[in-house]
Amino acid sequence: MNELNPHISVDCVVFGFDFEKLNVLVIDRGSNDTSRMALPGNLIYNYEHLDEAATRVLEELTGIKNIYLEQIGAFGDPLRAKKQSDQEWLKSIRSEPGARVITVAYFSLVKMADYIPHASSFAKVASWVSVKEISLLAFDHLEILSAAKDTLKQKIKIQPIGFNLLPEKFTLSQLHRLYEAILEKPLDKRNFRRKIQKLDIISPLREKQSGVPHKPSQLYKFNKEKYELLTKIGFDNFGF
Amino acid sequence: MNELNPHISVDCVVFGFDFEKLNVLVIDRGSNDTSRMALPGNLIYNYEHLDEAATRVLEELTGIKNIYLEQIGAFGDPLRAKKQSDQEWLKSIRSEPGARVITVAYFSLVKMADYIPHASSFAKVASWVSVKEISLLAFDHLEILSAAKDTLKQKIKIQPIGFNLLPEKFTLSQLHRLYEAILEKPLDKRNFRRKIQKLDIISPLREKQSGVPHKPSQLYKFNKEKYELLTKIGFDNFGF
DNA sequence: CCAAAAGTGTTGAAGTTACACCCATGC
DNA sequence: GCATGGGTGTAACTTCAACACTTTTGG
Repeated sequence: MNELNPHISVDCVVFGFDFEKLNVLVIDRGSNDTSRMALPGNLIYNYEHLDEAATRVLEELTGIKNIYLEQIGAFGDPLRAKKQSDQEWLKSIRSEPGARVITVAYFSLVKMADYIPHASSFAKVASWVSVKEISLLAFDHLEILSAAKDTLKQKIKIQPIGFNLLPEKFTLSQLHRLYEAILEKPLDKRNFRRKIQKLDIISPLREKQSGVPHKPSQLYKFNKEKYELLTKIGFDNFGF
Repeated sequence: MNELNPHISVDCVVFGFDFEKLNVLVIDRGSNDTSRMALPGNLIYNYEHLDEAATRVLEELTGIKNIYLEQIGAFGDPLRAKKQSDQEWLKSIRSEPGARVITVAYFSLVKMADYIPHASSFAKVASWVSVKEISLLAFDHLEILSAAKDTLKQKIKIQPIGFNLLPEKFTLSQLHRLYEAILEKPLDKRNFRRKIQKLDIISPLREKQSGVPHKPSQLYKFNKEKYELLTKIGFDNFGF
């Protein structure tokens, strides 16, 4: 029988980029205390792989298939649901609310435009919140978010995963702002462009921005072959 | 009550360096089929933190406290114990041998000289085996070992954790061979020495090797303050 | 014509790689 | 005195950081 396993859950940190700042998808548990937000997550099924469970949770939530997903690690204090509000919530959704639960955290990168909000089995409302504005979350989700940010910062330096956050066509400035948002520090425009171009993972399109009140910028797509090569082998250092 | 949690285990990849090659501590399950070796690991207690469980398992096995330990991630196919020999073993040691188990893997670095083999609750015999000689392990332990090696390769480039594998006093050649063993590639002797010295994490002692049939080499200790600083903040790249 | 963002090169400093010989010891 | 590993410097090259002005568009 494929039943929910009450001891193991997955939680997902879904990042999205709105061309200005980094956002995270959080679900709202309805009441309006300060820790009402949580990361999307759920128990796994007994015969489900961990990665499959995370994929399923994300697909239920966002409707997106083939989402970029990577495990961060396992979390789970014996006392992770010590807050009153967390315990009450668990009682309302779980058959064994008192069980010790280990959660396996994932981080995920999506193109914000792909996400169409809709209800899911574990969330009535999900919404994008700026990473910088989050100072409190349910359970140990703030710790998980923090680990996800660190992982993202590290990985962006050695793999071109940032492209998962951008639409098919994008400008170098957008990519630039993306890196600044993730690394939380300014990067020199000219040096950034030079480095990216040398990696040879993007190709200019025969197309420019239009309708902008300034010089229209060149649009690029990324170069799938090179991208996949670098995603596999990584590169030693982006040099940032 | 603090009972074993039959759903969650920890497994540890314990690396040791014998001045020539990298070794891993494996336990022998006694029978002599080809997959008889396993990584040390055990179920966690219900009220135990994951990190504490790993620390406990390692202390039971090696008697070493304050061991360097870091989580790799969670593993656990629904079918991870599909081999006949694994199932039989589980029946002999677990109260719920059929349960779905998620294991949280850790990697650990120890000074080989510190390890005094002795029996533990989950292993009659533990022994060091060269990493390169391992081609088969119980359950999904080969996959875990492989993840541990990758993690170690990455981390050694940005944190000076290698010192956990060496005795208090060591020579630059030993450190050099350690890096080569971990990275599995030759490193230029002079360039290696220059880089390490520039990091300023080691200090020469007023002492040299003796009894060696060649020029005795300078002994070093590592510089704890600088080491701890770099362990925290990391460095962008060792340049290897 | 003004505001706004796009796009572009150079220079000095630092870091990287590759490479070969002498040194101190035990036997 | 010989075998063994220890220890050292330099030159060519590449990479990096810092920095300011011109261009194109919409309004």
